Amino acid sequence: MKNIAIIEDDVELRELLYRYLSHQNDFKCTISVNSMEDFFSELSDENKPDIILSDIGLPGKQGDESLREIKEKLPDTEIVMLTVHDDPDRIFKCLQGGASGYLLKNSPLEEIKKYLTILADGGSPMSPRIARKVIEYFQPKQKLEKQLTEREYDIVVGLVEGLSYKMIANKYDISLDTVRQHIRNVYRKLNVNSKAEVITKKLRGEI
Amino acid sequence: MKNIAIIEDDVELRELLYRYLSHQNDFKCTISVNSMEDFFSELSDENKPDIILSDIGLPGKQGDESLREIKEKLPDTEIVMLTVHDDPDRIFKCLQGGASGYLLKNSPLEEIKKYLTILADGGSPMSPRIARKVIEYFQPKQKLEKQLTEREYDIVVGLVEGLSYKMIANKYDISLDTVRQHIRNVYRKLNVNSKAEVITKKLRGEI
DNA sequence: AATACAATCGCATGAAAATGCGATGCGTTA
DNA sequence: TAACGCATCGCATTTTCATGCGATTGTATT
Repeated sequence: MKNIAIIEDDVELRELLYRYLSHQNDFKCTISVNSMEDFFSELSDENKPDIILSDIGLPGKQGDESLREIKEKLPDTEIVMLTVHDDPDRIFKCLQGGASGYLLKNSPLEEIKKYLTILADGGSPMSPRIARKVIEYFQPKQKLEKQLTEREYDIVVGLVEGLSYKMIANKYDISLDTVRQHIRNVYRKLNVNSKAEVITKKLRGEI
Repeated sequence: MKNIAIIEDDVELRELLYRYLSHQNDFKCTISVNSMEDFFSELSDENKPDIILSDIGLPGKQGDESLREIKEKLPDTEIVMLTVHDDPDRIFKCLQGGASGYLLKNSPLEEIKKYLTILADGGSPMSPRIARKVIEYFQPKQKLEKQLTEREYDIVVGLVEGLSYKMIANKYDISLDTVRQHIRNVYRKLNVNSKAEVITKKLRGEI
């Protein structure tokens, strides 16, 4: 039996979720409020939720901005964001903030129930459309015409690992000046002029 | 009707998938091989797959290492990785390499079919357990006790943006030596000794 | 009042990085 | 064959970074 909290300002949807989940065997709705502020004031030691279903766009304090606060007070609680949008930046922000799942509001109730079961089981519920957006975040953004050669790529990897030119030279058994030359070429191709920019580009998937 | 290619060295599983998918209305298995090399040799203009189901651990060329090559030759083909493991680094590598989905081998056949349908529909199939791992990648790793101060954080952000000490000093209207001092403190707290390491840590969510 | 730490600044030094200019050999492609 | 890109190496210079040692001020905690 899991305690669920619903934070949603659309009263109709909230009531729907509340009534639906209350009639399930495995879930109990202990909190059902329409703002983050109400949630924190209703929260007590007796009704700590195992799972929070929260809208992102709330009146007052936004759902995605309260994530860290929730995580501090309730470190063991799973948070699932509800949304109508699939804006990648927002998704990313929520996941960085500590959300464990991300559902579209138009999901059927049975699906939501299934997702909550998955969550209780250690998985993460994610609508396929959301999953696609998340995956796209990982993937190389725009392919640059001037791609790096294998050797240049090696050197870039070395930079990301925090190696100095000298260490890279040793690693690949080439001279320090050769490393310098490759770096020059990388800078030219990427249109940058510092290690820092190369590392940032690489880790942001732009290389 | 979607063309499916199966690349899987476990003959039993491959045959199972092949027969199952062949009997579906919406899918047609045009290629069914046990290695990446065989896949490329069987590939022709007539049997270009819409979706590739590929094992990760293959004999010879590994599945996750061939992703870029596949994406070059078949840019419009969706690639779904099959795996028994849920190793985060491997998952991350595949998604960066261009995979659109990631399924555990022990998924029921009906579920695999459902996932493929989702994929054809523009979503991304992802086992809940995998989704959890992916999400964990976004989230702050281990909270460090010695957190950075606001100013130190400013300086770190500057470094990530590729600014030199001098530029950071100008940006925040402090002296070059003060920037140096903050950098010293950051290095001590993070236990590193180069710009590169700080940037890497920051972009990997470890700060 | 004492301790701790954040934020600021200065001087100095050796190491590393960024860049300019040069070069050779080896493939591929026009 | 000529042109091009890749990988390799060398020397020199300027800038930036990393680090050592020192300092003052203010704020918060004990």
